[in-house]
Amino acid sequence: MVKRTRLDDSDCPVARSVDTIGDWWSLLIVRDAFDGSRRFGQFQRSLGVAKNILAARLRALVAAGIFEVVPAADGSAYQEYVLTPKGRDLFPVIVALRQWGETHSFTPGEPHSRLVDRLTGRPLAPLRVEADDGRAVEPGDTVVIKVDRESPRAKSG
Amino acid sequence: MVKRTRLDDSDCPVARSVDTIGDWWSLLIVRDAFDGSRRFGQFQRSLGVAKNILAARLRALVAAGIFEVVPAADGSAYQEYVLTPKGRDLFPVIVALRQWGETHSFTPGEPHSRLVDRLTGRPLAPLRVEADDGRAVEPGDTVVIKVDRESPRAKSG
DNA sequence: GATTGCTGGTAGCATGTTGCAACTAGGAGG
DNA sequence: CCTCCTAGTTGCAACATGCTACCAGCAATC
Repeated sequence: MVKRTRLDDSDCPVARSVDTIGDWWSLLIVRDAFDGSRRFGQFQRSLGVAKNILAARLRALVAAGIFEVVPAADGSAYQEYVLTPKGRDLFPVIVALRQWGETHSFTPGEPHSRLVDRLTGRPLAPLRVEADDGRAVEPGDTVVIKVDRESPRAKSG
Repeated sequence: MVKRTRLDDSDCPVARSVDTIGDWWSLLIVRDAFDGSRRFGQFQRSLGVAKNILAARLRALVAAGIFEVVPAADGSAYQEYVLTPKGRDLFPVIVALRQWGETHSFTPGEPHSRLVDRLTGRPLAPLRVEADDGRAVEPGDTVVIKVDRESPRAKSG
């Protein structure tokens, strides 16, 4: 690329999200954070990523407000990377990717990791896209509109 | 990179998903497909992506079973790219990214596109991660386990 | 308190990937 | 038949990624 084509000025939220976290490692770093990783070395060993890449990604994720740097919890002079609320809000994204991968990228019976409810040990329910009244919504039931100026309340009912 | 670090043999479904669709353009192509794009030129104009990149991405997405190539619906001799069921299953991923982007990547009142229920014109409900009994689940309520050999029924359930 | 080891990074280099532009091949329309 | 449109492919330049080596600060040990 002459310049990786910035998408951060697109008016599509998907494009901006992809621009922020749409590279190979960022989502996996976030996934590891959900899984308990906090220290540079934890991410590095868990992901097997080169340290310069990890350092660059963490810097970008901190700059994007997804992680924040805090003093280490164990009293040492090191620092840790913890998810901000914005970062924690990526949980549905990770779960969606995980469920899609479980369904379509593994043969039945193939070993894989699984995200389960800590209380029951059972897998989570499949994510369900719903209208605001709870009806299940499929791709064809939706339409993309352009909101030129956010109106305080929905205009069409 | 010496070689973009394949993740397709990871035992984590998130990693495999990211390996398949985790580049800058694939998810946006899928998003456009949900939005009605079917032809090469439609994707190209809508995304502003270089044609060689688009061609490579579409090829990869077809190879991954996310798109399939079909004869054009308008009777012309050209072909079209339509989502397979596997591709349509990415809907929650797109919705999750869209909702995250709407929440965190736009200032209030900033113009943006929005995905709404075709029937009511109202935005969709926020995605909710739930346990299999319907309880809302947050990141801390979950744990990642390793499934070495898929058992036909849950063992601790 | 100097040395050794660990943690957390940076620097240099080779290579892969992206992107732009130019070019090509076949279909559509007049 | 000539021209434009669609759907790509190819070549080159720039940037990103990955590996390895290197470096700085903390920690524990002697």
